[in-house]
Amino acid sequence: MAATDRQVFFTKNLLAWHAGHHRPMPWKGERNPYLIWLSEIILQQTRVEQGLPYFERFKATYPTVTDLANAPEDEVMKLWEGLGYYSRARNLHAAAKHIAHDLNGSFPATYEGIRSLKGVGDYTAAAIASFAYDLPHAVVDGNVYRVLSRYFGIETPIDSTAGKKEFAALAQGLMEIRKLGNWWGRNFSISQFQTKRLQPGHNGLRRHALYPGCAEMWNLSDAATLRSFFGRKNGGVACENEEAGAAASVFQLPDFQSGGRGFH
DNA sequence: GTCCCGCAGT
DNA sequence: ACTGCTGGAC
Repeated sequence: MAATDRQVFFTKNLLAWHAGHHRPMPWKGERNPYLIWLSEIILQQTRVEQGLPYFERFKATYPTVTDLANAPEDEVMKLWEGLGYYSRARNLHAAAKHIAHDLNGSFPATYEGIRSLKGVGDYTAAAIASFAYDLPHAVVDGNVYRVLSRYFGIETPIDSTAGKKEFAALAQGLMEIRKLGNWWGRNFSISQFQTKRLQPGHNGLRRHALYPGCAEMWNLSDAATLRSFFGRKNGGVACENEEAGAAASVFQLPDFQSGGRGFH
């Protein structure tokens, strides 16, 4: 399926935006699949501010997947205390033991292998596959739903099977637009973009509130409509005073070579 | 009190 | 296809 101009435009501008908006996080640029897995499990259903100290503690206490596998269950649960959704911790520990005992301590390096781990669903498998191994799997989480529904004007409810399919297909299509960057760079960008620009507290996901002016953004040469999505304070969407630089750079964005290591 | 939105169990 | 899971922000 060929990408539309709008899809190419979106991808280019997203990457340009991300290049100018680094949000430093301990796992950004991380290539260790164990640490990526750990951070993704902690971040399921959990905000970065809440999960960050837990990630640091787990990383310090269990530097490798074998360390985690060898830890007693009650110690792992104790370290998880306060994060909620305790089945995540039980699955994390069970999967660590599986990797240590059945896979010689080496983390699975294929999407299917990662996806088969306890507690790892489509989203987490795609995140680990692309961030650790640069495999072309699109991450489709709540952040991605929010960004795509607004930019592409999709109103299909994401809590329906049809909606999940539609968003997954669109996200994967965006991944496959070539020569615009690498897979994990693109995945990272879209998630970060939401974090900065479209916060759930301002536009409820269930309501599928489209970004104001979304319908008018089909004019791809209009810098003002571009800014309305990628920068300007508008319609209750949380923004900071950083739109000028981002908006100025988007039209000069060169195509990146795929397979590179941009966007740290 | 409502909302959050990834995964697993059913 | 539908539901429960935790704690925290609002």
